Amino acid sequence: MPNLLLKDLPRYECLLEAAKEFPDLDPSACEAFLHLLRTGDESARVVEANLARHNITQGRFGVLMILVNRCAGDTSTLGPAELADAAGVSRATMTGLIDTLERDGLVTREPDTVDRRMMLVRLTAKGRSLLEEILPDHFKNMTLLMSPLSEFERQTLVQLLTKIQQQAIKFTGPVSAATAV
Amino acid sequence: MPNLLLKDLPRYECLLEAAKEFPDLDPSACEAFLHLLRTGDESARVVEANLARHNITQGRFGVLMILVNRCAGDTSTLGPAELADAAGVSRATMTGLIDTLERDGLVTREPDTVDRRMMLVRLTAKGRSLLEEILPDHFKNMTLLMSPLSEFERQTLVQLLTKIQQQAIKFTGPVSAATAV
DNA sequence: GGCGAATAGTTAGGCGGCTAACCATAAAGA
DNA sequence: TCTTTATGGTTAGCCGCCTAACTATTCGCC
Repeated sequence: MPNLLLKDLPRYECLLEAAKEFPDLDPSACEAFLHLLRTGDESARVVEANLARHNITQGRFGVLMILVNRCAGDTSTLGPAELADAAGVSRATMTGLIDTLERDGLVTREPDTVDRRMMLVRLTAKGRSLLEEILPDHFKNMTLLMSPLSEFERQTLVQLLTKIQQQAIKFTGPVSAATAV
Repeated sequence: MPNLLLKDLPRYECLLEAAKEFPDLDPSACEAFLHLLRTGDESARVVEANLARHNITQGRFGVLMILVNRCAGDTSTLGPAELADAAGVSRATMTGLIDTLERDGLVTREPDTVDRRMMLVRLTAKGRSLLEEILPDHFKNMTLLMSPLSEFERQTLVQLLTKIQQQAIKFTGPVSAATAV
């Protein structure tokens, strides 16, 4: 989510220097953190640049992917709330995404006749064919981006990231637990 | 930059399954990629949640950090263009960030008397003291977030990320090289 | 049966990304 | 010199993200 990141990450010596002034600064932690955000950001840009050629954004693409996965056969009902939840985004955001997708004819929105609060979002044929057009390139990009890493290195990376991820949950987790009370 | 990411990353078996349908899909590359974006995103959220308590965003914080680093002594001139460049953000975006920072009294904008196209952005005392207030917590957060990793693991992580990063440059690099011609 | 709580979706308003277009000024060159 | 080009900064408009407030509907319980 950063998108604003120092263009040139500080050199390690600078971090060591800064650590003298700030006792809370752990140079290796800081370095790892900055590299993580930076690399994540750059990687996102790579795939986004490609999605943009098909006139779609990461966010909208994500919605299409959820739809095509969840509504595998045909008429699996999916409302904005479920979509937002699956995408890890607020409902308001999902409303906006669906608006755009609907405008572009990639999904339809129809009211649920049973529960009249609900809307049913459905992938159109156009949406499905757009995905089929995008996916090969998309996968190729991911493959190419990760090509410098061996299988073993990829495993290692995922393991390390998972540890960080679990730690991150400890920050956000207690908050949502508190709201649940 | 993602912010919309599947909440639950696909399990590896699903990727293997999907790979049958899409020959371009490299399961381990895909898995590593998704974890990278996810973890980067979550990590960004962690520090952002903390910055938000001080009523500041990642982007604005970045600008302040650049200012305090670059204008170490006192009157190092820094214009929006240089700031945008250092932050890796467009000039238009930087204008917006400076607007907000100025409104909040954290920086000042004064015209350069020599080159009258230029503006000089300067950190105010308030901006400086805000940073001093924020930084200890900020550093603690990074330290805590990375605490599950040993020194060796952090090194490994940075190495792997650097490889990906260099690969990412190959995507975006040629483009900017082309525009430079 | 009816009232309050929960739930689905949208709207409003703010922020921060971006590109493209636009002025003002400075620099370079015929 | 004077025009062209480059450069610095802003503006306008789009998108996607958020929270908070709102409407409509359903559920649950008295």
